[in-house]
Amino acid sequence: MRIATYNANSIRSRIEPISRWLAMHQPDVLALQETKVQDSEFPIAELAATGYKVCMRGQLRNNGVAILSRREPDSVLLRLAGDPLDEARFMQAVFGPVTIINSYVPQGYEVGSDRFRYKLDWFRLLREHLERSCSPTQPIVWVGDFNAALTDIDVHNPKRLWGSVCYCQPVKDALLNVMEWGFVDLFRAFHPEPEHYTFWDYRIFNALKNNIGWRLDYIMATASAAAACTDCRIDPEPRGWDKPSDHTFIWADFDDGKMTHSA
DNA sequence: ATGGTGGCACCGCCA
Repeated sequence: MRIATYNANSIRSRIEPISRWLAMHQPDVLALQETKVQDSEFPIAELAATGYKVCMRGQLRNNGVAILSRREPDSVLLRLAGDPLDEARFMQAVFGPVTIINSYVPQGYEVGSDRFRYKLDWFRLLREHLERSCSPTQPIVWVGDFNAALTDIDVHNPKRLWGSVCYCQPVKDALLNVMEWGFVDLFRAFHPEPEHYTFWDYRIFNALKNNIGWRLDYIMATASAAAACTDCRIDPEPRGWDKPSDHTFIWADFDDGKMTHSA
């Protein structure tokens, strides 16, 4: 099974690249973040030609998550318990033995701000949700835009960027705390070398061309899912697109036979 | 070099 993730930054403006990517890479599941559309305006008809099933939770203007999947999920959860703002940033879907968590972690605005505290709280609430409702022995794949870089090789200029809202000690600790519950960073497990990024800021001149990027999007897996993973990749595709995109696709392949619950 | 991009909404906010 192939599981992919992509921060769309408005799904309505990326129908074409998403459709093309689905046709080319044939994932079983594509998790999307920043769909930026209310459910009533979601472009179901425009995606119909892809043949993928859609489930989503959006809101006006910002945020919004969705899952496009080859077949309907067995069950879906759309809210992160305890989220004080109840923003559309979380989705959990079950496909047979595999549970997929799709998250759009708050960006945090500025270190020390209310929104920064919300970001740290969000990671903590996710950990609490996992402790309450999941087991690290299950095959769980946690994907999305985490708005967090983990180490120096996840950012283009670690000295200058350390201390910023997506790369600082509290955020690193908050993400590590969720990982310590039982997740492996699949991309890093397969690709230990530096200079692989998933996000290039629009506001930086020629960021994509010069690879001035960050690795903020992840596919994480519990031990049983990680053991079934055969590869995890970042797609360099947006370099070739007519229309710019600030994030790119990440995907992982799993051996279905090994994706079973291990006690 | 004190700017710059992009998307959605509204007459600014967020990334």
